[in-house]
Amino acid sequence: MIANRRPDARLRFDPEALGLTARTRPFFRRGTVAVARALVGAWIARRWRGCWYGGRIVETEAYLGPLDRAAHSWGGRRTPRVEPMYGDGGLLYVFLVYGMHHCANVVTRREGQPEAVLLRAAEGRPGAPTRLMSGPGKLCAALGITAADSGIDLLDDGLRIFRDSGKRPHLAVSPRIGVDYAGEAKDWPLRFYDADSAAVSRR
DNA sequence: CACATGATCGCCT
DNA sequence: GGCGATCATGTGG
Repeated sequence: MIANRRPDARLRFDPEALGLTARTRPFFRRGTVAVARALVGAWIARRWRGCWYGGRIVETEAYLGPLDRAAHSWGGRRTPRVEPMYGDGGLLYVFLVYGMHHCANVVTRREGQPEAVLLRAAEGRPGAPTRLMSGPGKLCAALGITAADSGIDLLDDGLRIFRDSGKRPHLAVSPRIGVDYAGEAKDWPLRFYDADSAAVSRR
């Protein structure tokens, strides 16, 4: 179960009223780049005291495992912190950066294939502050996600990914943010975002 | 607008 | 012991 930390009240919404449907295991087990692209325009939502809170994802990054120097699982590194990345697709991997911010990732592929998608930004419904979730740390803070939630199952534990069959995002691609230390991997085009959204980070 | 800096701590070497 | 998948704030042009 997700830790009992309060999400921002301004992110409350009703997935059913929007016609959203929850994603299931096969979605997450696909290739990491495919999942990263498909997550732009999808919704991340958290259940808290019987209500749903969340927003539409507008920015993601793919992290490709042992061969990807920017990934925590680079070179096959396997420590307690990274363990959820080695689990089945659909798990959540959360870590603490810079001693104060959390980053949430959706684990992809299968057990033993440590790849994931970083959720970098989302936008709430009209009325919510535009930039409330315009960055990975801000997204976690707004939804009340912390490292205590690392390893939970997105199919099962009160945090979910929903498909939105509405308008498709205007997908754009770029290198990933903040991985200058990663050698040649720093230039790989693994960041995906909705070019029409005002909630994308680094604007 | 473009940098520059401080906060703060778990993780890995 | 060094540093990071960040963010807010401050400076100067």
